[in-house]
Amino acid sequence: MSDQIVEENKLIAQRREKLAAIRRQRPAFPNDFRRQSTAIELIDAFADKDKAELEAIAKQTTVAGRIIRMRGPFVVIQDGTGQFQLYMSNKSFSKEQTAQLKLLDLGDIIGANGEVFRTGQGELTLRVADFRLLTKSLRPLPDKYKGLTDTEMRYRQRYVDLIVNQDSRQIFITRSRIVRFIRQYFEELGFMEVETPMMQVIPGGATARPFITHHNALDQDMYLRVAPELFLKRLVVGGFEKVFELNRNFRNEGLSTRHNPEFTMLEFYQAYAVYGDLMDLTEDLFRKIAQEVLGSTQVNFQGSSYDFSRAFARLTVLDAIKQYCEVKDDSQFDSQESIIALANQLEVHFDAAWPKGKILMEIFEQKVEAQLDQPTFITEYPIEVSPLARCNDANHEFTDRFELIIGGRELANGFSELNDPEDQAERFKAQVAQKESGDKEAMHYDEDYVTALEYGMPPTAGEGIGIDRLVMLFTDSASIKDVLLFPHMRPQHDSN
RNA sequence: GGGGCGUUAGCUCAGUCGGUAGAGCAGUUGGCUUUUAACCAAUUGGUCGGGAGUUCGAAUCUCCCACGCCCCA
Repeated sequence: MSDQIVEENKLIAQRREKLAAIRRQRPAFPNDFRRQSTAIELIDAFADKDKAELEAIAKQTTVAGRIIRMRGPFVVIQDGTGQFQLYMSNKSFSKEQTAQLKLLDLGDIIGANGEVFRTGQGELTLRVADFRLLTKSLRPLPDKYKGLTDTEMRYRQRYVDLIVNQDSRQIFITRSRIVRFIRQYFEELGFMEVETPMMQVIPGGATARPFITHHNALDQDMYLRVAPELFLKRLVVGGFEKVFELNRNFRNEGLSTRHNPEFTMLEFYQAYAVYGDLMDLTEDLFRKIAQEVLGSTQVNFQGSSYDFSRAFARLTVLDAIKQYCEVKDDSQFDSQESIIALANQLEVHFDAAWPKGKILMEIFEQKVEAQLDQPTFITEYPIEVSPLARCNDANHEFTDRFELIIGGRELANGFSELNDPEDQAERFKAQVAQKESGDKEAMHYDEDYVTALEYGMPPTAGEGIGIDRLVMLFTDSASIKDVLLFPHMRPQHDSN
């Protein structure tokens, strides 16, 4: 093992030697340099000035950044705002400066001062009068042209990816803008942002397997939350009539291009609203996000094109199955037997012990969902798979619930909330029964939540929107890992 | 969980029929010094993901393992 530390790459060893030489001369990691200009500031100020105008202005300034390119006397640095070219000719440098120049490598972080000018090729450039190494980079950067393309390395060493891949950088800037916009959007509508427990004694709010952890002092197992839903609705009971939370959920399930064990969810609840109000809100929100981050309501995603200026299609679960599975006769939805027959006919995998609503949703998920490319609200979900949603007044087997599907993926899930405490107690009991018969995703009975409802929750509608998938949509990203700064990866173990 | 593909220099990639490892970039040395993937000359660099097997001989064929990507459940 110690051999590995001694056996270091030659390129790194060379840089360590340079660093050692610097250490002998002065503090090697100075922090007293102050920059006056960022790349974007200089570009904004002087992009429209020609060579002669710049000579007349003779702007003196200081800049700082990482060296990402060196071509002869031209050195390109990159700071938090962009890139800027420096002219560092040893023709105009002292012997000492020339010696310092030789110690510089790609990846080093330097500060420089000089005058802004335009080169023969027209590039805005800083003619460097003096410069200082601020941070030595000991590790070589990836290929200056191809960058870092190995997906595994890009995820594991995101910091390197962010240095060299501008498009990756842009995705996370867009992600930040989307999140900021959503906060602003809900605040303007009078919603209050809240934070509820991530560590819960009874995990609830979604059908999903939780992570288990342990509190030592209390000697108590705790769960990482699968959803904040039950706590947010307690707040509605408490009189906060419009609340939202934008935070992490944790689900103990497989990884895929659409699933990471921790993911970010927006949930919001509005008293005196119904699920249809939230569908309208969702359309408006998506339209405005598109306008904000893309400057257009036209969204291109993985070869498809969506027009968010138009209303989204609305279709019930049953109508969707009828339409996409060519079911002609409504009677096929009538009984457990007829639905099992339909599932078999469509070659859907399911467990015959499941309640019929769950088999119905299995048909939908396996045969319909992936085909729903254009934005579509699917409505009226079976009661068996919606233990927290209000029954439809006309048909008690279905709930006032919707999901938004775009590009074959679920982006949002919302419903009119179940605020009848007696009905809720029955639904929890049904979930517990399912859990006891082996369904690890079924919910626990949350007695305190029922108690809260017994105090009375106003009629309320609530919704969750998966932020990672939303960012995928607006950045045309194929994998959730592309929109997570540090996606979960299996550890690499030492192979010696 | 199942199937397919991948893993070769710091990075990006070649590697023929199984015959003993190659390029570009980066690095090093020198030249050039208003360039744009700068250029010119020379040059260093490898446990071919790990392990086992077949073979006179394995980056290459077989098996196992690890990690990643894609598809399916």
